[in-house]
Amino acid sequence: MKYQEFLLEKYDSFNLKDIFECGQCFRWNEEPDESYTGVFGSNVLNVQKTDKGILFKGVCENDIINTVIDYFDLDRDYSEIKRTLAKIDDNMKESVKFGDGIRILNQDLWETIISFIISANNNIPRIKGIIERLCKNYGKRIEFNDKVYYTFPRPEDLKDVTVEAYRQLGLGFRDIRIYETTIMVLNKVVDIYKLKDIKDTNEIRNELLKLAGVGDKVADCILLFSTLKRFDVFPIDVWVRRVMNDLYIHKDDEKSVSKKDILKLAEDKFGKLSGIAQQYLFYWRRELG
DNA sequence: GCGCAGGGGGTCG
DNA sequence: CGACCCCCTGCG
Repeated sequence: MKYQEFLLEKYDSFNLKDIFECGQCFRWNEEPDESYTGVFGSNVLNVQKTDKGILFKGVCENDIINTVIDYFDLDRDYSEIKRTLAKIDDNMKESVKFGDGIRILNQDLWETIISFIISANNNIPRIKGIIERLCKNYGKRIEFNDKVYYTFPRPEDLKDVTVEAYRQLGLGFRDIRIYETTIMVLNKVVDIYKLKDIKDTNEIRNELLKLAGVGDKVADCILLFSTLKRFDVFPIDVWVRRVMNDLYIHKDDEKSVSKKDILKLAEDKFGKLSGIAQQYLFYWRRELG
């Protein structure tokens, strides 16, 4: 646990705003100097774009280089992915151009599960607020740059937390879901740490769906944004429904478009890259309103 | 400024 | 298909 730095000189597809504001994560915040600071695992990192490259600095549990390579998915060739997607049609060409610097982070599975349960019928400022309060109350304290940060609480840290305590934190009706899911994980009713070894994405999804507060959309977000890293999913929320209808389906009332039709379309067009295609489309549409 | 209505990355029964 | 909790935002 010590202060470390790492300068990434050569890179492609790496834009701070694209990565941290494309909707995959909730614990990265922009600083006045346009760098971003965030907590993941037991690490607090500040990431900054400089004329020499991307500079990572902060307190890191293990070697910062390996930590960054893993978390930021640096071994994956996003240029190749973008080329493939851009060839599909002009819409994809545009969306990929817009989200040029997106990378899908390797986020902790447990944290991703809880975060996206909290995201249900909620807005981003409030989601971030709830998560920060959760961390502040039950996470571990880390100091960096004269500021205090808190890790995301582990399942054991939440073992004795009551539904009422969650309600106090402002979780609303999600309190019981977090409570029950924590119990299920602790008791291994769903053994989340074995999910990575399951090959079939649908099989993992069915396991995740057993957790309280995890429905289709949340399950797909967990599959896509966590270390499970499944790109063959297509989370459908209001924005994705909107952009898919506007671009490809053209119904007067977007709400009348069935999930099934959207999934079929995504499967046909994007195949094994559906998840990442979704992310470019989502980000593009959301940023442009 | 302040009060208030409206809505939000869905899930569940 | 309607209820669900409540913070945030925007408008009056």
